[in-house]
Amino acid sequence: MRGRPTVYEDANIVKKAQEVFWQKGYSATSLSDLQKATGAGAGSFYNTFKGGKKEVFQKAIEERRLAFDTFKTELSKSESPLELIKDFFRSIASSEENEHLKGCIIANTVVEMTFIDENLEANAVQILKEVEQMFTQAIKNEKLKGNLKTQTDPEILGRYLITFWCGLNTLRRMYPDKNVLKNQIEMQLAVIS
Amino acid sequence: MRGRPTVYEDANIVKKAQEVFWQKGYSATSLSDLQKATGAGAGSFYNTFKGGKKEVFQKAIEERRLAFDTFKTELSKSESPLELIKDFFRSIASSEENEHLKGCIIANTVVEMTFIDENLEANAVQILKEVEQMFTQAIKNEKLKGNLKTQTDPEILGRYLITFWCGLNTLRRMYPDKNVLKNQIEMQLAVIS
DNA sequence: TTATTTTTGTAATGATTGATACATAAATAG
DNA sequence: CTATTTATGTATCAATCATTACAAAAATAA
Repeated sequence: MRGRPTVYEDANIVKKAQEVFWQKGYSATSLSDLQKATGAGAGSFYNTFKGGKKEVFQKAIEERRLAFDTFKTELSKSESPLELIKDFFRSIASSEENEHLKGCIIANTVVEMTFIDENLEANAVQILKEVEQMFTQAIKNEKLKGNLKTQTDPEILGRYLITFWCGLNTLRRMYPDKNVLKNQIEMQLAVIS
Repeated sequence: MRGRPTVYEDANIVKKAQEVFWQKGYSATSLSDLQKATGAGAGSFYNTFKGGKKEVFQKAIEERRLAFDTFKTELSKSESPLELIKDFFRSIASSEENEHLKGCIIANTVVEMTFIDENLEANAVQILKEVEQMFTQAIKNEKLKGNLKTQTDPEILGRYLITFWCGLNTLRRMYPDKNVLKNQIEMQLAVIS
């Protein structure tokens, strides 16, 4: 193939841009921030992403969706899917401080973009609903196997978990503390049993 | 008192600015947005608030803190404080769509400002902790009166409620729907009994 | 080699940002 | 009345915003 070789690959730019967006959100992240973080100048940046800042943000969100999809696949292979979900929540407690403060980029986007960008907002909401659906399905399956004592509708329990997820991502900014979070997570997961 | 009479009063500017900040957040709200919303030009605006945009935002947050304080006072006078808290959550379900989408300005601020402005962030976290403390205290009192079956530590239950509050304010953006929210709220409140 | 293609780096674009300068309006005090 | 004071409206500021223009760099194809 002809042409000057690519130094700043798409995937690498998205990865580094994601970190900045995750911390600062969409509006507060400037092109200058992204150029510093990725190393790419304006030339490379707009050559790679004709859609500019917004396209990179969408790609960063999309990458996060893929991470959730990976988990979904693991879940479908798991022998104890509900334990896998619970362990996912439990693992949050022992994150590093910076991870606590960052929260969830999808939940952050829902909060930030509601009155700013309809598409970005709707997309983030959609992803949260997919995660919720994943929770709900796992709970349904477990219930069919007779592994659940609770009589609560799996749909309600799925929404309970996505609500917890969003709440937890604010709680960990209030208390970026392993012990506090561990206690809260165990208490909330006890509802699903 | 001498001088041209004030047309744009402090309190009125803050009130109208709060609505914009609540919807769009701090970064995405421009001075131009605020001038349109309040009617005040740059002259009046900076004459009233020497600290500019940031000062108005702080005042808008402070006003919200006062609203929580008012609720706290009602709570201290109430004969069934826990029911008052529960009814507060229940009342959320029947908000108008716009209110659902706005969420909670304090929780929004925690999400938005973490890596943007240390002071605004810490202040918002502090307010959430005060609300949590209000929940915790009410639960403690109710427990002493023997009105609570659950053995769970009131401190954990207080944090459960503030976590729910933050999560609910994302859930209502996913489902700005009275019935969905009503079901979720009842399910989550059932834990406190 | 030369022509072609693609990426990169830099300079510049016009628009918008938050904030200031300042003259004028509109009141009261004396 | 005049002097003083305060609020307002407008023009303007420098800085930053996202984006574009474009020449040079660096590769391959012929």
